[in-house]
Amino acid sequence: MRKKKIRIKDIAKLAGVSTGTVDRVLHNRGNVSESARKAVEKVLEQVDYKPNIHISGMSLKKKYHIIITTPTVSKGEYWESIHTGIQRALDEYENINVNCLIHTYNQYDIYSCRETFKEILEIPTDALIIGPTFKKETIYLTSELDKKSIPYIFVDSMVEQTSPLAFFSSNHYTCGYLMCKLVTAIMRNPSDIGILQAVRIGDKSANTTILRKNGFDNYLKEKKLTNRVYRIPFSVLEPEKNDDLLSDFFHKHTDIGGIVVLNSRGNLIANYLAKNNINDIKLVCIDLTTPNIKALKKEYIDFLIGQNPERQGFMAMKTLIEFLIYRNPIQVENYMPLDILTKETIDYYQEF
Amino acid sequence: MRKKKIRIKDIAKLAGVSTGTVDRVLHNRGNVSESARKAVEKVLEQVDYKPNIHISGMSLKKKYHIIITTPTVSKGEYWESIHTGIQRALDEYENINVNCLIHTYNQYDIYSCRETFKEILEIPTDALIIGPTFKKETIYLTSELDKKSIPYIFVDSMVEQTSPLAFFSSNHYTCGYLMCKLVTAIMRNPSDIGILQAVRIGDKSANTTILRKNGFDNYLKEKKLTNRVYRIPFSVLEPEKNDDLLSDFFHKHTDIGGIVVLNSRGNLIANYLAKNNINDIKLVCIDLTTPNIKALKKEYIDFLIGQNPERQGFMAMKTLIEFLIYRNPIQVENYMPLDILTKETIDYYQEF
DNA sequence: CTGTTAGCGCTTTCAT
DNA sequence: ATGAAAGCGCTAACAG
Repeated sequence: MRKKKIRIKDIAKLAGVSTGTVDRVLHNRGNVSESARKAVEKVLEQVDYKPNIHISGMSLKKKYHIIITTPTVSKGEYWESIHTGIQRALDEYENINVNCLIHTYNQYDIYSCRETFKEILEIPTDALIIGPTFKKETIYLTSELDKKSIPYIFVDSMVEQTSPLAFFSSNHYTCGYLMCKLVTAIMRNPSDIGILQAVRIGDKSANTTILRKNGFDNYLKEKKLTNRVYRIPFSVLEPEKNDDLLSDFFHKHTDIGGIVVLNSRGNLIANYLAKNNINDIKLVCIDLTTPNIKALKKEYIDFLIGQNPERQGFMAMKTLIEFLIYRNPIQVENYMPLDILTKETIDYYQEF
Repeated sequence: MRKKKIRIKDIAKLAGVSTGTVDRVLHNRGNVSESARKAVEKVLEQVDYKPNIHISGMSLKKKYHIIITTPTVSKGEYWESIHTGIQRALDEYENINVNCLIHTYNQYDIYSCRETFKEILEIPTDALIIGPTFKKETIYLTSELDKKSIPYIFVDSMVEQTSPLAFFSSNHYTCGYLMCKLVTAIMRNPSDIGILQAVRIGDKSANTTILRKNGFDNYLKEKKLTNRVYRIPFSVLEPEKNDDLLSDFFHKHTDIGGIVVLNSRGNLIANYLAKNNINDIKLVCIDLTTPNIKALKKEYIDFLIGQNPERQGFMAMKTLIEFLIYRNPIQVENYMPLDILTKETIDYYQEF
């Protein structure tokens, strides 16, 4: 038999004050005498009080304003899942009155990012959820927020030289390391490896694919593997050129046994292999976008890595809400699970 | 801007009745005139009313009794996770007054199972969560429950010829299929495969490892793979004999390239390989038991499959509670995700 | 059969 | 600065 739940009323009685005073202490609302505060805090140390957030929400009048800024959302892609997760948290905490403003920017256009961040800084808000892309711009944004003591949480990745409440992301280094392990485990050996990594023009700073590439390289090094690695040319901005680029690549390199795609566009390679009836090249990709899932189901992709974007968004919003209401301490580093999906498991997959 | 949440009070006003009557209709409590019921039901069709279970729970006086019966729980093993998941659901729904009785049986002793099920049938209860092992006994138990109209939910596996409210389990066939795919993808080829599958003495009926074996066999067949498969002798009841049995096996079969363990005792093989410095045999196992996780981290196990037992337990209890309170329709078939874990991903793994 | 009312744990408001 | 009381959405108990 576990002991009876303790309520505010119980604390009030134990401390010899009223429930109103306990509430004021719990939420640091002020207007409490030194002596009353001490009495309550003493009781709080002794009992295990856990407020019920759903009941709190029921009587909470305050409206919280939260700004969400991420790269533009496309249907069936990575960032959409992050937003879905955020929405799920809002649904779960339906009793809490939160107003969300969503401000997205073009992740391939640094000016769009600057513009958006500038706008955001004009808007009064209680907190932010940030999906960062450009390092310098993000550091600028957060330094301004720090000045105003506005809390923020990162999703997708952490940015150095910032001090977020928390971040929820996968470990990109480990992810690249894993992808290399998987492709080398299943491809015929010895043979060459193709790697696809889009480099953001005009932004050489560390981003997620660079971290993944580090992991990839280190796996080869650690295991003393001598496969040659060739970078696959590829253009995000002029997609119509990609077919020719790929064609060129495969004519130049005839002993490719496996390919790793370090960004979410794995389906481009999958489509090429499918169209050209290439069956002896193993393919490991990342992110459960609609086209990637389709390619996985047809087994053009052998392993697909999931970063749990929905969970990232969910946890970010949940953490934020709980912080805003109770100001409880928060763990800063939060790495999400890396899911390995295959044709067999994808149908049963569900982030929650 | 999403539209305002609808409350019982709103429904009452729209239907021209009191909140009490709406509540009576919603919960089928009777004592409602035909006309009042119709009026309320008409409104319910038009609006999207979603009760808040946490608030419901707050005023609910009824105490629900739920019996949980599973194989005996050992620390760090599969069934413990199922119980952990059940407990998590109870924590999340802390406002609901549920009383759990746990009755476990020895999964290797059919008499223990019979005894336990007999006891259970004497106890009045609102519902059960059943982790089945012996087919006939389970069918007997559930047929008695059916007579009394007591609802039950399965975890771990479904039993044919029963009519549960729902079941939460992995797809064991797919699981075996996947394990075969993984081991053949990473082992040197051609070579032989060792397979470990404990057969329960005196119980030849379909159980989870048999389903997995079917999946395993079918993968080989579908892919027209000609690896020879040898069954590894192994004793659950006399574990001290296993070392000799394994030693025998590996002396008899010198070209084993991969091993699949269809039950949760993969660590036994892992330990043997470790102790004898065997590094060229790939190992694919199931269940995130403490020893299996340890073996995975040391890379004696190459792939470990997770069946999400915690989620199974959580979903079972959550579903049951919601059913008991709202009698809402429930999806019967619920296959949990099959997680593929490696040394790299295990540290980030968390079922929730 | 039905409406009214009290009360669940919590926050807010309003006197004091 | 503090306690008392009202109210959030829901269910239970009661009076008619």
